[in-house]
Amino acid sequence: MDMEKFIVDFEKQCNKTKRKVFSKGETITTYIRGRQQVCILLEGTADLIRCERSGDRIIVDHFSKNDVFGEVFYNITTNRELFVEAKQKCTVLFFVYDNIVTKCKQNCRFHKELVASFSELMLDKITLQNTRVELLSKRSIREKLITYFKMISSKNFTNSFTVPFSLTDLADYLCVDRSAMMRELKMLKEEGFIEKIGNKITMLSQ
Amino acid sequence: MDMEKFIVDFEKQCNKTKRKVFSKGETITTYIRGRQQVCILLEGTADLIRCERSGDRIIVDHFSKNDVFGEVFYNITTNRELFVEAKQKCTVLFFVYDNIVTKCKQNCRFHKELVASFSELMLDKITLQNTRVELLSKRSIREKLITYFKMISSKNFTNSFTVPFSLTDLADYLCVDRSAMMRELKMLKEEGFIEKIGNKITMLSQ
DNA sequence: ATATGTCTGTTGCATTTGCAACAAATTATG
DNA sequence: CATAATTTGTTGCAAATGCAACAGACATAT
Repeated sequence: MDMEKFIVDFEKQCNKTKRKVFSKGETITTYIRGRQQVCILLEGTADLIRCERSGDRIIVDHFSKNDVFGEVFYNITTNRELFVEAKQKCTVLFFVYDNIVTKCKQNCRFHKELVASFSELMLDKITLQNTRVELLSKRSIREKLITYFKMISSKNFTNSFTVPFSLTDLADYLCVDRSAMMRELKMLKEEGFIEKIGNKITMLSQ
Repeated sequence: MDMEKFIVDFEKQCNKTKRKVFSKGETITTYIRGRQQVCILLEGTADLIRCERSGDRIIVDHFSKNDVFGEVFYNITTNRELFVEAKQKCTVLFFVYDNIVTKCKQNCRFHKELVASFSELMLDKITLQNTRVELLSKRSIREKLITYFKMISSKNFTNSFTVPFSLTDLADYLCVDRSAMMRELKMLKEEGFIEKIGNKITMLSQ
């Protein structure tokens, strides 16, 4: 699908969209029950974060160009528990889910395409989410790390890559304790599974 | 959305669907790279299972009436690593993802509805998957159990419920060791957080 | 009714993980 | 450039988890 074209068309046709730019560290949106907002990330990277009462901070999702997020994808129970934070300068398109579904009852060509494109977006999202579940289903930090590294390296077609998180954030993404993760990284290095210079990892010994 | 109507219509209109009945324990499908099969569970319950080389068995997903599954939702790397197993007698509708997207280029009313209905299905799926991620993101067995119990009880509007898994399967669903989970259940009981008779749980002390 | 298999429940022990605290390195910021 | 803030890297120790092994309960099949 041509996401680029879809988004441009969408913005042109639908006067109910809003476009906004955020700088690093800003909160792009907090999730609010009943609002049904949909956001498309046009530029930059951002994280969906949940802060637990326990103090744990979970990176629930990591978004880059063309990713969709917003309340439609969640059962929101508590307002403002979930929020999206810009990791770099971000451009975001906001609209309401209703615009997609409701208007489609009219028979215009545009909205037919819109629904189809949105389906594709969602399919991608489900696929991504499933790899996330796979990651979290691993029972040890070591397995999580190895699985995660394999995912990146197969996506990038190379055994050397830079982790797209800080290591602190990676721990939150894998839902493990940072120092325990560092320890495991050290052991993986010592045992010759990986090379590591800062956030740059090379996988050895397939 | 009226899923019932959607499915009946779909089956009537599209001669490329197949309907099949499975009995308890049978394998409904294994995931095969490139096939793009979509399945809708019309009746019964089934689990999506991954068997790891480590011997761990993960219940990746748990399906009931009207749930969708199939290769479209996954990045399949290894054939037959993922498979869906009937937990009770199941009726399943099979079709190919192509039928949805491709035919939509014709302007028939039916396919427009089909795409819209499918979007709704996917949205539900994403929402469910996100609660699954929330569950797996919890760092201790205790938190996973409590979160899971809260999810069930809020879904059922009651503090007493029967876990829809065997306890063995629940451990696989929460991705933890069974005996460790049993130990934690025992402690939760002793500390007065829950009552427990077999698979029947009552949550005390909100 | 008996045997077979699966599920529940339990426990001791080894391993893994989280926690806390700190130093060094790196990155932002006035 | 200097200072503050964040991130990386490390470690000892306590707590949580996984592993293994077993007994009893329950269900299913012969």
